[in-house]
Amino acid sequence: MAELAVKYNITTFKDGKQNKGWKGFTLEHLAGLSNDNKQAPNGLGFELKSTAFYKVKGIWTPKETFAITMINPANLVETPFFKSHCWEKLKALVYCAVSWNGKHNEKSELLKVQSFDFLESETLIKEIEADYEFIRNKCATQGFAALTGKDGKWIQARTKGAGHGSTSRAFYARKTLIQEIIKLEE
DNA sequence: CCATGATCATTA
DNA sequence: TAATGATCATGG
Repeated sequence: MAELAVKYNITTFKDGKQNKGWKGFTLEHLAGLSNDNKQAPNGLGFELKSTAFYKVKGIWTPKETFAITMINPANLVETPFFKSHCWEKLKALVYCAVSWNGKHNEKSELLKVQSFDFLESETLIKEIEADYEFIRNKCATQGFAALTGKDGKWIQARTKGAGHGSTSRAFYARKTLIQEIIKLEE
């Protein structure tokens, strides 16, 4: 992966700090995409995501949750789940699992790529929709600031600001959801 | 400057 | 280890 990043002129490490988005950018380049920042699927109808996995008792476990899309407070209250950016991205998700070997790891390898077809899992869709509606309702009744990462069974509204005072939020997929999307055995 | 990529830090 | 909140590099 590190070599590919160099090939595409993607900075992976700079001045003692890591570009946390390098893996994502590299994958997007591999898929022939550009690393833009539009709030829409970045492929021609699909969304590419990656997350680091590590082993717990010999079983691959997602190290982190993953960001789905930013939350626009006003937009959230007015938009039903099936018209949201969140759903637009989830339904066309192409998920990449990569290995994790510690901080500033440049040798991660691609473990598995899985496209997710939510249509095969109607129950799951309904539960995710319920989470979305819960968050949406809470935002409408208690305000955007009342949202926390504790909300939701499959998805959550965590802080995701640029960091320097400004704090916005985004939809994140919990580990349990990741496990539903991609099955990694050993 | 901000949205997007995803990881880092802290606490329990 | 897991959960939650905070942060950083990049490109437009």
